[in-house]
Parts: sequence; structure tokens; C-alpha cells
Amino acid sequence: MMSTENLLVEYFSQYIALSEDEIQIIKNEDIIREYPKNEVLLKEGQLAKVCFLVLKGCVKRYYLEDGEEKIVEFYTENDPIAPVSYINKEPSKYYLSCVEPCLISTGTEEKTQELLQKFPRFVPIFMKIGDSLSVKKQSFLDDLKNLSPEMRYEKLIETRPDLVNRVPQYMIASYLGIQPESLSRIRKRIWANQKKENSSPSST
Amino acid sequence: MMSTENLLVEYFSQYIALSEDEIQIIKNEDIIREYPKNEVLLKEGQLAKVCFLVLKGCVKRYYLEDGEEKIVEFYTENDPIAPVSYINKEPSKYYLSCVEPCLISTGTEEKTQELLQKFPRFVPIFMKIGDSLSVKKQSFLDDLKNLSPEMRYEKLIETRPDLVNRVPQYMIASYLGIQPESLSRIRKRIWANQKKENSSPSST
DNA sequence: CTTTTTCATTGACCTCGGTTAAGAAAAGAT
DNA sequence: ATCTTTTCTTAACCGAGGTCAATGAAAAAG
Repeated sequence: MMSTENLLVEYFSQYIALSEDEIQIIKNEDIIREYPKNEVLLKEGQLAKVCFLVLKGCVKRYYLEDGEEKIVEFYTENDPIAPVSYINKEPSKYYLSCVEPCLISTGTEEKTQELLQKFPRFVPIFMKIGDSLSVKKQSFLDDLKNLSPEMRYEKLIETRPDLVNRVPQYMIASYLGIQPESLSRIRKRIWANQKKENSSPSST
Repeated sequence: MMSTENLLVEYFSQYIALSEDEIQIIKNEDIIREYPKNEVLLKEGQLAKVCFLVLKGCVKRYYLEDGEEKIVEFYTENDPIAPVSYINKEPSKYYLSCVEPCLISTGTEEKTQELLQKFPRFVPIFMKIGDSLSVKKQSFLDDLKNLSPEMRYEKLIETRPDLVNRVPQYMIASYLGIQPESLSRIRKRIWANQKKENSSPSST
């Protein structure tokens, strides 16, 4: 168990250079906690009182339909999670739970306000974090409906190759909106096509 | 051609009560323009210099793939359009064009800042508008991948029945991510099922 | 090391949507 | 009205993904 607060400092350093003062404040202000695998951070119907920042590990957001888990999003290292429930002060439609053992920093509205008052130069960074997140998802979701499950999987491999390795396949399937059996077939198909291409090299 | 500025006042009145002063300012500050059907508001590759508010009519956001129009979103009365290009100051990935003759109010960053400086109480409203918009789309897109084309269409009829009546079907198909022929079949199927249900009434 | 449980693969069968091609219907233009 | 263009429907064929059931492989539990 070494320097856990440094992860938080590193996170902010992505966006701006921090002074020593600021580093100390961040280390003191914020709460970092460990969560075991399968720990539930937020349940459907609950009111989210905090937002999260994943420093280490992997968190899934999902809802239940006839007892089936429908995974909507994965969050990994340095992904902030601002639940809609937290933003709108309404009961959550989603669950949040840990796919792996996690190291997570939680933030309350008050703490954030305090921090921003002390360091106004953080304001644009905070806004940027929120924006860039929603924008990133936007473009991914926008054309999801135009992609076949197979193309979705290939796109996922391109954009987030790490996920495929660290997350069980049935969860990947749920995230892609297909059945585990189908994902299995898709993988087989892709694998077969690659073999074919290699054995009959093109003349270009 | 009657009271066009009132549409803008009405829009803001949804969120807060306006004083006479404020009404006058809004009427003066902002630019409302008419656009004919098929007018292009923003092209792929362009930098969006303004954001829009649709007061009357219907605007589609889409991109081209092999010359095919892939419709991502429809905007109708009182829908604000803040292009990603406008927010991030980057070339647009999308086109915006009028599906119908439109009445649209355009806003520049400077004008907005001016307005907010004069009337700080508008700040939370502006933020709320942005939030509620992204949240609404979020939940719609989140489970899009879990819905069959048929279910998508039925959901669209529930949530935006107006669209189906005012927009050509092949555009609806594009929006749902399917072929026009498929939408035709789906409509037929749904229609047939309704007939069946009516002719064999349940005993409840 | 076994036993049990969880997870991944495979096969058979079926439905739905994509594709192509043709034609009907509706909307505009002259 | 007639002619043209746009939009919508229908049919036939095919392939991908859903579903159910069985088997294999891997992890967790004992």
C-alpha cells in the first residue's frame, strides 16, 4: 500500500501544473478509499450523494431488466463518474459496482465548491473534464445504432483494447448489447478471417 | 409573419418568470432568422461560430458515409443546438440542415456572456438547459443497443410521436439505424399485431 | 487435490433485418 | 390535367444474431 494520494495529484496534473501548496491541499482535502471486487457504489433508486473518480480498478454502470444486467458503461483509471442522480438530485436509474478491487476518490458538492473557491483556476479544468467526457461518449454512442454487433466489437477493440482483456466476456457482450454466445461466434469469425488474410497475402 | 421574438421570450419563460426589462433585452439582443427547407446551417469540416435555438420547424443533424446520410438527431420547437464544434472549437463532424422551413435564433459566445453578465440569475438556467439536454439523450441512447429496430420504432412513437408525422419515413429509418424497407415491414407487422389483438380481445 | 461453480464455446433451429429489384402512391412542377 | 420526382411498399433470398441445450474449460471453494 504505497502513495495512494499521488494518484489523485497525477490525475489533476494531466490538466494543469500544480504548485506544492495545491498538491498538499489535494492530498488533504480528498477522500480515497479501497473497495473490494463486486462492491456496490450506488443502487437503483438511491440518491447519489457523491461523485467518483476511479484511480485504480474498473467500475461498471448497469441497470436490471428481468434480473438481467444491462451494462451501460465501464469506468477505468482516471475516469470520473458524475452520476445523473448526483447532478439532478433524483433517484438513480443505474447501479454502480466494482468489476475489480478499486481505489476510488469520492467528492461531495461542498468539498468541490470549497476547492474551487480556494483555487478558482481549477474551474475551467473541472468544466473541461465534464465536457470532454460527455463528448467522448456522444460520438461513440451516436453511430452505435449503425454498427452491426461484429463491428461494435471491432470498434471496441480499437478504442479500448484494455477492456477486452480485463473484463469477463459476458460483460463485454452485455455492454455491446448482444448475447455471450453471439460474441463467442463473432470472435471465432474474426479470428477465421484473419487467418484467411494471412494465408492469401494481397499483391499490394 | 407575426410576433417572432415572442417565441424566444416564451422559451425562457419555461424556466423563469421574466421582468419587462428582461423581455425587452431578449427581444433586442437576439437574432432570429428564417431558413428555407433544406438550408444547411453547418457543414462537416466547418467551425461552428454560433449555437442555435429552434423556435419553429425541424432540423436534422447527420453525417455522410459513402454518400449516405446517417441521421443522428432531430431538433424541433424549443430545442437548443450547441454543436460540439462550437463547444470545443474544432471542425464539425456533422451537418445541420433544415428538414422544414425554420425559424431559428442564433447565439454567439460573446452575446451569451454579455447577457449572463447583465442578468446573472440566468446562469443556472443556461446550465440547466445544457444538462437536461445531455441527460435526456443519455438515457435514450443508453439502451438503444439493447433494443431491436422494431422496439426502437415503438419507443420513438411513444417518446416523440410528432416526429413520425412530420418527418419522411426514410429519415426516420436513418435515425433508427435501419433501412427504409425494414421500417416499412416493421410498420406493417405492428399494424397486423394490433388488428389481431383487437379481434381476439383478452378476458381481463 | 477434488468438487463445485462460473464462464466460454459449439451446434441446430428460427426470426428479423439487409439487399436487390420492381412497382405503387404521393407530392411537385409545368 | 399530365408528367416528373420523390417517397413508400412488396417480394424473394440470404446471412447474422437470438434462443435453447449440451459440452468444455477455467476459477473458486472445499
